[in-house]
Amino acid sequence: MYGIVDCDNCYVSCERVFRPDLNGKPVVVLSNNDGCVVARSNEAKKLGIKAGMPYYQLAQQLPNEKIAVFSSNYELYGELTARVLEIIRQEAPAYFRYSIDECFVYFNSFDMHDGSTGLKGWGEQLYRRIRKSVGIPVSIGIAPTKTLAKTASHFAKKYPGYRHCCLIDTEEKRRKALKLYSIGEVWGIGRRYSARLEALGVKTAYDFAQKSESWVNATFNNIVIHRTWQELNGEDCVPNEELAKKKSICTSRSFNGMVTDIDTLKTHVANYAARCAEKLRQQGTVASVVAVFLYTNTFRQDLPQYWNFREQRLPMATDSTIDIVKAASQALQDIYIQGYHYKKAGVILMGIGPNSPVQLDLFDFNAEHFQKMKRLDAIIDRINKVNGTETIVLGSQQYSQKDGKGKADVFANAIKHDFRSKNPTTRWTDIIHLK
DNA sequence: TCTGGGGTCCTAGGACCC
DNA sequence: TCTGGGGTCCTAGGACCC
Repeated sequence: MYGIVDCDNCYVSCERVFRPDLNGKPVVVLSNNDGCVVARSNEAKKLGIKAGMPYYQLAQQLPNEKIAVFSSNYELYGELTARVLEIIRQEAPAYFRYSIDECFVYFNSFDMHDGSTGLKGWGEQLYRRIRKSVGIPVSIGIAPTKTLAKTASHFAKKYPGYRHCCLIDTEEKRRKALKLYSIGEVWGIGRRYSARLEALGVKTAYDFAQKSESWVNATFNNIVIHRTWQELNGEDCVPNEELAKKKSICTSRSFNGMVTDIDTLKTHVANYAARCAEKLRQQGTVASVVAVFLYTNTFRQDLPQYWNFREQRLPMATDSTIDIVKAASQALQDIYIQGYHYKKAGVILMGIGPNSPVQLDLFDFNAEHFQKMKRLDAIIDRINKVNGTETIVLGSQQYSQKDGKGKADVFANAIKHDFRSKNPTTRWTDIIHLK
């Protein structure tokens, strides 16, 4: 069984911890530069304030409403959600943080010794503890699959009768819940897919779950949708990803106002690059590509528009701030054109892989010995020693090539396969680069 | 006048290799 | 002159999530 613990209107709830007088009143939290609404209290939702709505429109449309408005304060939200997470860690057998405000919990058979009903009590108790010690309300859904758990948490949020925890543990409850759940609300079914499904007469999650497997495959030929269909039917198939490291890291901002000169842009981009490098080091990885993008204000159709994106391959995968900033600066220089009014820029790190001593050892070793193909055995020994393996996989190729070039290929393949099996996120190009 | 900031996965098609 | 079959990697684009 899976549980999902979800902070209600997370950012608003965080602000209310220090402003209890705002309970029961409409509250919104804004994005960077106070641009858009990113969080709404239930009262604000009832006023018709949409997620992502530009703040100036809100002010125009509801001039007479008293709405508490906050600029976002990510340090505060990070701090409070960390406290929520700490309580989950104490109470749950195993967990995985899915986002800043959501956390999956895994239950094994031991935790179910007094039946699934025990899980309902567990959830209610967890709610009370978090509410009391952190001050943030959460909703908890528990079910045999993650998608059904998300469904359950929706009902926990919607109906006070569930006392913040909804359990889907029987076929009857599953059917009942899915019939009341519209297709567009299902986890994994977004705007596009729900529009297509509705056009085909599929209005609820139940309608979708009832379709045959062949219908799903013939209609979408899409593995993600197929998985969602399976999950709604109680088959657990969304993988658990507790140890996931980021495969790309991005820092970007819209400017407050517009920027025309490259020096100001360079300052911004250098800051974003430095921030990216920080995130990279925090997760203990290195990047091999730095990319920069640049936009004019896309909302200002009266002004000339320009956008561009440039990748800069690093000579060697690194987590060094100075190298990453330099590369980003170069990329920016390549795409900057004088005369435009720029509104947004960002830095993306790609080709991210583990910062393992294996890579460095291979690099050093190759530099010295790679030309001497007679040393193949020694090289293999070395790889085995470093990796703690008995043998290395040589791929499908045989030692049939006569000349040194052939052996070099075999060797390169051996390294590639070995690397790949140990470091699934490493890209072929990174490995070739090491050679 | 004012319009956010992160991520993930999958697929198709082209370039290239043997 | 005839022109197969198997495979990898990369990119762009499209969908989704919070």
